[in-house]
Amino acid sequence: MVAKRRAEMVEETRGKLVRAARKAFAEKGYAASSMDDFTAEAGLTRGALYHNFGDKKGLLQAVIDQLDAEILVRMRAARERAATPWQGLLDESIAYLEMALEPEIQRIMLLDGPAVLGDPSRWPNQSACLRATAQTIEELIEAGTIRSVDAEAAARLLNGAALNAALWIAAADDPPAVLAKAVEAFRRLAEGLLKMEP
Amino acid sequence: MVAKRRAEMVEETRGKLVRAARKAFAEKGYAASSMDDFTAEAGLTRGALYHNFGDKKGLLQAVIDQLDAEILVRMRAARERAATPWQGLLDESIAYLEMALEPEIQRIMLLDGPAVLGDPSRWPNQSACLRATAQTIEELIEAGTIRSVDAEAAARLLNGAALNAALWIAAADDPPAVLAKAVEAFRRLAEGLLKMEP
DNA sequence: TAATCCATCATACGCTGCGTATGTCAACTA
DNA sequence: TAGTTGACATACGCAGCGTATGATGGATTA
Repeated sequence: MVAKRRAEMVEETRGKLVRAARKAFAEKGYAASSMDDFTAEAGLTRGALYHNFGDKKGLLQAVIDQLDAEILVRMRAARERAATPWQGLLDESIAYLEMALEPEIQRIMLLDGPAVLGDPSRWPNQSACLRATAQTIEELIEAGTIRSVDAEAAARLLNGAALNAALWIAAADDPPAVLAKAVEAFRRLAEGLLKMEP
Repeated sequence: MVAKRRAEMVEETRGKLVRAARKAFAEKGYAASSMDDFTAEAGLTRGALYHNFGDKKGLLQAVIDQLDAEILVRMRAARERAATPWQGLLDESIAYLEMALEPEIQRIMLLDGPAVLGDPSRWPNQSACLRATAQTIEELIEAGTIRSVDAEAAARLLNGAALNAALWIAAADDPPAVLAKAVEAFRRLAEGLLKMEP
């Protein structure tokens, strides 16, 4: 544990801060998370935070980037498991919906994120999972599966629907039952994009 | 201006506070709005705020209730102007989308509201405009216009789609063009609920 | 109508938490 | 190895929230 390289130490510090912040933001929300508290929990002080991330918002951005990358991986996996490209779009969206049920993602990315940093489409990485959905839609248009629409618009709408459904489900008294209803309704809506009724 | 009734004075005070807070929240956001500042702008102090609304969140709730009521009126008007019930659902949703473009509504109801108070479906009034959409959908199911789905789920999805589209449009470089794309894509999605293709 | 009460708001205080300025030490460089 | 710089800690000031307390003018009762 001695004689570490500079770059390694920095990376370790940043990792500690991101982990501690992610935990605090998820549990207590962004506004209620004291920088002194969670930096101390990481064995550091606010000095390290300001040096590495500029300010509290910068750290939130870093946490969101990490979450976004994880979501992207899981969406891609869901899509690639599907039998058909069309089913891939559905599965990808449903995977997004289910992830949005996790308190960590919901609190940080869906509630505090937009309030503190503004619209996700304006975030530095432009919310990678949004672009992924848009690309999937474009491929379905090329393949002639769905009617010609603006892919970005459709992606935004589908993501928005899933996002909002997740908030609803998470706050419901019987989440599993409500999830089933939401998935069914979502499928109906998405079928509006198809060229012909199934 | 003399010898006012007690109830009148209270109502006047509450009105002043709500107006001042609504203005401040819309312009600077909830977190950045100083209670000392906007109460002073209303010719009052924080004492009046705590007495009438309990705390800062209570005042936000009051502001949101007011906005929600206004939105409900405008959605209903749009629906009643439509030629058919189906077109009513579309117009009502599009009206919602266009209202969500207004910075005041977007900032307070769509960004800060959920972050501070949690999911809208859990708000005291349960977000009247959401229930309105659900009722419209139920009527369309009864009339046989659309397929049988869970009305609440469909309403949540449609509202969520519109909401998210609004955030996207407002942050876009060319809002009018993006609005047109969003409306078209929204119509396609909603048609997924219909019994048969048009 | 006079005395009293109580709702309504203002004032004063302490505390928490953020941001910046400054200090310190280890790691790199020549 | 002396000097330099990057990485973080420490210290200070200030804004903003919440509560406890104080003041005032309608409302109530006799």
